[in-house]
Amino acid sequence: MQVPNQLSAFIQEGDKWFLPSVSLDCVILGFHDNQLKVLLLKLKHSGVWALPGGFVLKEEDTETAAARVLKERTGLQDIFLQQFHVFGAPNRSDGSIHRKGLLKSGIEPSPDNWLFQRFISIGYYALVDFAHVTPFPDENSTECVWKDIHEIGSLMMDHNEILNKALETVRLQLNHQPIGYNLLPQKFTMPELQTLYETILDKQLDRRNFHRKMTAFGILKRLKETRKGGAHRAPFLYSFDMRKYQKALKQGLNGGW
Amino acid sequence: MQVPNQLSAFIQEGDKWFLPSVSLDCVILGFHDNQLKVLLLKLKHSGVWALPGGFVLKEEDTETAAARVLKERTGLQDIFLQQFHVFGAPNRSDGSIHRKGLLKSGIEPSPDNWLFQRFISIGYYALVDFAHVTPFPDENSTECVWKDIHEIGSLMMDHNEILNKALETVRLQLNHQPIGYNLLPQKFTMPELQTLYETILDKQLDRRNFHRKMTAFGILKRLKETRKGGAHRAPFLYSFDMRKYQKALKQGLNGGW
DNA sequence: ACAAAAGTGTTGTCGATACACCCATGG
DNA sequence: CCATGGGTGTATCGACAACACTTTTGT
Repeated sequence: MQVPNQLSAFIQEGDKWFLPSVSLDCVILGFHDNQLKVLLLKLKHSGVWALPGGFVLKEEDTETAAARVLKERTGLQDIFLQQFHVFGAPNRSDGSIHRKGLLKSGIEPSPDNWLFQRFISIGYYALVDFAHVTPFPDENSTECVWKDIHEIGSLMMDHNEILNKALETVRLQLNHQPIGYNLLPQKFTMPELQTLYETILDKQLDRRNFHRKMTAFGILKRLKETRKGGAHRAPFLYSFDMRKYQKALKQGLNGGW
Repeated sequence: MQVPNQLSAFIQEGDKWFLPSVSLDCVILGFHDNQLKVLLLKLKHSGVWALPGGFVLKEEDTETAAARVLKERTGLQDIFLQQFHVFGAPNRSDGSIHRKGLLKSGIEPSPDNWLFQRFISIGYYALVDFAHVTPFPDENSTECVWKDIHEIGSLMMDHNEILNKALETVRLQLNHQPIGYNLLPQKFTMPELQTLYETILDKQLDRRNFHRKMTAFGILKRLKETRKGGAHRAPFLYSFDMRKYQKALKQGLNGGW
């Protein structure tokens, strides 16, 4: 069975293709300009900002559904993607938001339309290499852009809560998941890695101790190249030694920063 | 609207009360005889062992639904309960199990009965004081008993996977959640606490270092009493200082054992 | 009295922190 | 040439692991 790419068909009879009651939202994180960023959509008509989300096809794995959403918004495949929480409050989804938007676009759905039902939402977070992403808005949004984590206003429904829970999860998993590997380009400098850690942990770290500790893990390979072009001394480039990284993560990168 | 306690009504028209596509399973953990135990149900007819589970009422929070299941099986309320993962594989729920059971009990549901649909399942784990639990089987099971974590055979559907994921989560959260507080009775001995840690971590710990480290956290109060009755020297009883415990957990009980 | 379990103390090692100096680069 | 940021070294302190002896209690 083929899913229609027509918006009206999706609205009128989405329940033919999608699992009822279940939705998902993706917190897509990137790192750029020494800032942690999240990908947001600006919804048509309401102008509200929201996390990219979607529904699960009737025969589709929830993980696959999240990967599908991620691909549609970023063009990326085979990305680090992880569920972190289910949001199951009975009043969290708000049909009236959809209703207003639909009315403004000239579609009048019946009151028992599937979109007005209650949805629980599975939260996924994705860690992507900022430089590889081309943000695409979906049919329901006018913009799809990166926003600095520190400059997020009020989001749709409970999406602020979802975002915060994602960030908290990333912080807790920093020593157990290859966070750095996924957020940074293949080659990066030690100060960049440090800033990433500082941003996620929301804490200043000592430059020298950070360097020593990181190298002590044995998960980095220092390259012969340096990053030219910046003012001042050119820093060395590094890349991750994935085999050792994975091995180290199994026990957790020790210590609590 | 009242939910029927008649099994047949539940089977025939459960979809009137419950959210479609969503189920939940509870990994209820207790500690007794220096063993970590999980509460399991033995299903009627099939005789298969399964985790206690249930469905979410149409206007019910998923957390509340899990608490309801927990109360029905154990009699306990206000218990530490936490979601840990969603199991969303399209083939994970297996209608044929329900079908066989129903047929054996003389009920012939229609092929499009709601129970035969696909369900994703939200996994919750609960930590309970073993001594306070009175296990109750549900209408669909003949037994509800504690099983040692190390003596679990093959469970229904993907319930082995769910249980393992729960145990893994408990291990990871040991330093961030009041695991000990919830699994032990109010008064406990240091060796009991240590055995609990050893069981969860599946690792032997040094008695003296454990004692020192635990007391260093400042989260324990040593009582004047000792546990009489056992052979050999009577150990002191302790209880948790919850205020300090909570405070300490916010930063994580440091160090990775 | 003896075995088995519980309480407590000491030491060496390693990792974490704090801190200072040298090097490279662009303006 | 100097301001700025990047690379590296050292001393101190505290945490943790390894280890031994004493105390209590039931048999």
